[in-house]
Amino acid sequence: MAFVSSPRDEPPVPPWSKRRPRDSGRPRLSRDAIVDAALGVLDAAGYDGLNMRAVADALGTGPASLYAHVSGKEELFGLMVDRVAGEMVVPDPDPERWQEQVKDFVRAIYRNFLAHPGLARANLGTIPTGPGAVAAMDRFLGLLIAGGLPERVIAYAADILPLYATAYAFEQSVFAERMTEEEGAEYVRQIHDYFAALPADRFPHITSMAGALTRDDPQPEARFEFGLEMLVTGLAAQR
Amino acid sequence: MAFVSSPRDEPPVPPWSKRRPRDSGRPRLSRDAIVDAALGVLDAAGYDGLNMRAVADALGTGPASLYAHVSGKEELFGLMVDRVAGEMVVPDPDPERWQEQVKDFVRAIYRNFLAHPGLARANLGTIPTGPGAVAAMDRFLGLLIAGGLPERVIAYAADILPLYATAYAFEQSVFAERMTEEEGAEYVRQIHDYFAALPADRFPHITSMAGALTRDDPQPEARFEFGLEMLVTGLAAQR
DNA sequence: ACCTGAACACCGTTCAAGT
DNA sequence: ACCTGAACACCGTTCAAGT
Repeated sequence: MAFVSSPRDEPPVPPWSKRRPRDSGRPRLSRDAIVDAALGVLDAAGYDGLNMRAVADALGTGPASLYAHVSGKEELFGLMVDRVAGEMVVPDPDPERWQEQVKDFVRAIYRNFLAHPGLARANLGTIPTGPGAVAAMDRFLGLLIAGGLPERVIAYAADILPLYATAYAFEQSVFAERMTEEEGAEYVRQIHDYFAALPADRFPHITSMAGALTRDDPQPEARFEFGLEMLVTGLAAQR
Repeated sequence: MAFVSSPRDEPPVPPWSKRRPRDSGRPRLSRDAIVDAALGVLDAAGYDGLNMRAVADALGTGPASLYAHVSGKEELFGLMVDRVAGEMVVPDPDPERWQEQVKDFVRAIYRNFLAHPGLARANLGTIPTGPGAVAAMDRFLGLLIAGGLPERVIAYAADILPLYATAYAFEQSVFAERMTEEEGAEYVRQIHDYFAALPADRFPHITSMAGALTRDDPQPEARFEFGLEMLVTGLAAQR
């Protein structure tokens, strides 16, 4: 694979040229390539495994080379978030189904962040202004407008709903990084036993509800759906 | 202050004893003292300033000494969260006012975490099992039970509502660490101008709503209240 | 302009040695 | 049992030097 067409469709480099890439077809460093590599490292090694050295390694270079394209780790995280946001597909608004469409959008955020563990952390505490995020946000606003909500309510909801999905995904990511699914189930079982064994006179509710409090933890989707239902119900009440 | 009564009310150490504290009255190291110092460092230097060396420094010792009492930074964070949780005051349930009482509890979580920037991060992704958190949770469950909600709904709500407060506080903390209030206002103003200047044909909603989307950011409390209202309205609909 | 090797600064944690 | 100095491992970032 010595000759790959470059992203800009330049003519292929003839073999006698001195300007051939020094490594076998490896693309030159670029912001996009760095973001690609970083997402790959994140998916493979998790949040704790994502560092500038690992990203540089995946690109066959040293960490210092990244700083010619990216100001630092924080900017890199921002670019990764925007890449993922840009991949979101938001349907055209259907006023009849606005609540379901809004829910689908929030679910998509949740799933996107779950797919890249730890990335949710980078989305908390930033106002996304990249092209991908802006495009997704604009179409999300379209869904809320189709719901006939007042402008002030839309502005709040456009902030709160993604925050919910991000926070929930972040919490799940933390668990997933710390333990496997089986270990998680065992952990929840231990919590259940601990709750149930607490002195019932001092903690009457936790002890009596130990089962309900820990039952659904292996299936976090149901709890996510419940919270989403709470939010959208509360939103619809504002019409 | 050479003679302070020890936590266990041991008799004072006579001045001719060789077992007097080597430093002027400084208490011996303990988990509680370490948690105290860590909260002090956190409040003064923020999340980025909180490290084992700084905590040890505040106690007049070296970082290695902490590991005799605390297994590591993660456990220390857990202890700090539990300390703060234990300081929460939850009223006796009043079925007539259950919605307002639930809101007050969520507000208290939010404020507690705002008071200790970065601590919210430690609460995301853990099931709190310390004495302080368990006590607060039990009394919170009491408020939800007084609301006449089904057990399954209570179990979900007891997880979702604190998650909301924690996530919101975390987001605010990230901003607060990154910039002062004035810088934040200026930042939001720039975002407003950026949104308003986007091409209106491709981003019709963001451009037309630029004002509403950025108006309230200097006053995050209103948005927090709005999200809380959404959640509790959705919760009450489950009765 | 882009890339690189080497180094700096910082920090969580360990360990052998002290009392 | 508790504490400590010193060191190790790791990682974000910088910088002077290369092409």
